[in-house]
Amino acid sequence: MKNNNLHINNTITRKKEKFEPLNPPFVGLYVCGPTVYSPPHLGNARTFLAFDIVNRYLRYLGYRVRYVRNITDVGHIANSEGDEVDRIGEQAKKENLEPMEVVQKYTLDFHEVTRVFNMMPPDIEPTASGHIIEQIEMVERIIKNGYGYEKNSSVYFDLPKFAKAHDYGKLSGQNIEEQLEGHRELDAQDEKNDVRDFVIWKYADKTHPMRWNSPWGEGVPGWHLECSVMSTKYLGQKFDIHGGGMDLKFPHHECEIAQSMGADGTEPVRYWMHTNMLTMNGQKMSKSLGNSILPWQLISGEHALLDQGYSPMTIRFFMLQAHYSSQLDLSNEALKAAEKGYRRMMEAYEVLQKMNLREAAKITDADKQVNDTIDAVFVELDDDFNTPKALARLFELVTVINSYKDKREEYAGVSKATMERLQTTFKDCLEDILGLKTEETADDNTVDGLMQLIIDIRQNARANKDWTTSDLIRDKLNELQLQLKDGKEGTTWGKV
RNA sequence: GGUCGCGUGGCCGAGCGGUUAGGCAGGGCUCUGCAAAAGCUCGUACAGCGGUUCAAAUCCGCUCGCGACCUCCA
Repeated sequence: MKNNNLHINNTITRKKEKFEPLNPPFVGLYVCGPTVYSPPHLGNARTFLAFDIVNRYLRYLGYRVRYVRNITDVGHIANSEGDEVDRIGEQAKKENLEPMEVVQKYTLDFHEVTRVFNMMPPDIEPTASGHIIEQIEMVERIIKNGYGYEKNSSVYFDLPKFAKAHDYGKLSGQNIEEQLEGHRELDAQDEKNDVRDFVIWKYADKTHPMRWNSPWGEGVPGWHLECSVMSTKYLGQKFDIHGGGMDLKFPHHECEIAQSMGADGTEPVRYWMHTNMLTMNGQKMSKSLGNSILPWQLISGEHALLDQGYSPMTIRFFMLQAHYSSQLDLSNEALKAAEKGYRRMMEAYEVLQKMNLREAAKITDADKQVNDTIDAVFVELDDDFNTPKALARLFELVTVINSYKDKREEYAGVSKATMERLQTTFKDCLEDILGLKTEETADDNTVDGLMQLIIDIRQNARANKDWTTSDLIRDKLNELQLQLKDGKEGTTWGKV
């Protein structure tokens, strides 16, 4: 286990706190997964990317992480008119499919997106429909403790009663009286005792294709319940980190806390983490607003607002250049800048790995500077996973690497050990922690060999001062988006 | 109406009381057959108005603008 000085911005205390796991070296990490009724959009990707970094960095530090991320494949939810809607059932009707076909289709889609963006899969990916029994049991415990009541075969959580005995609203800063103002007009048809009560088991009649037997009749579990059940089932009644998008803070996460307290008397989560929204033209990107860009659209560039496509790693890099807790706005200019920056970073990484290291003639201050900058990279990561700052430090090292490329005889006073550390740091940070991988076609041996041949031919022409031939080769390759780079040590190539 | 957050140089984006963030774009120089790449170098920004402080982008107050949540959403 590496020395740990990791600090996390805990959104429930609103403070940056030192991360102390409950049972080191084990860490429990739960993240609210997608509802699989439509293709995942980029906003989803940003959140799951943020927690991919959390997962990866914790592992890098030596923790044994159990990462649980659910799939919401069932659950009653309400729409803006207050009507009850089963999103998956609704989509199934639209596509003329079985609900479980919809679930399967979009689960596969979601997995494909996480794979393309190089996210590590969770250790457990439980589905809500696979935990109906546990959800029923939790509802029973809530009822037994007096915080749930049945009405017309549905069960509701008695929020006013709960709030009297507990500190409700801590996470979102909502208080229960103010919430009442939010929904002033009490719907006469509402069967709840109080508008603020939320459903934990919802009656479903024969018209609903997905429903289960329960002590209260046929129905489906409430949306908030699944996360409470699955997180505590696999991570314990109290666990380390719970994450999700900011938009889930209220009511979803607040309800989770209430449910766990109501059922088991335990506050379930020690560190809450919330990611900020990805915006498009300053507006939150969301399924319901209809302004979302799908990952494949951004990759292919097929979208009215895009000039071109961007590679998955460019997109990943772009997102990592902003802190997860800040809003990030998507634009062509910003993506293009990220594309170039990403390439600069990865090319330096390649140069570094290919260096033949030898001891410098004389060790100078530069050696200490390089070591200090390497240390700084991890200081930034320890500071609430500050990837933009960590990348800034790495870019400082990129300049160092590139300058050695020019005068590589002596690495300007840096010891061999430090150079090896630099190599390890880049590998650990770029590949393992930030999850960036090279996209060059260089891994194709045939292409590599052909390119080397072409470079050799051009080198001959250049030696003979046959500039026409050498420039022709260069320009034609350029047209194929391949760029030659003449350096002191010979010519290398890369994609434009 | 309530809760929370944000406004940084041409663009993106860190920063949380005193230090060059970083990337992209732009100017100059070096290297180079030319170009590209790379290196060096330049620009000196913090919405506005007040206040606290030896010192404020950073703390406090007000004003303006923007966003999120309060209803499904990552």
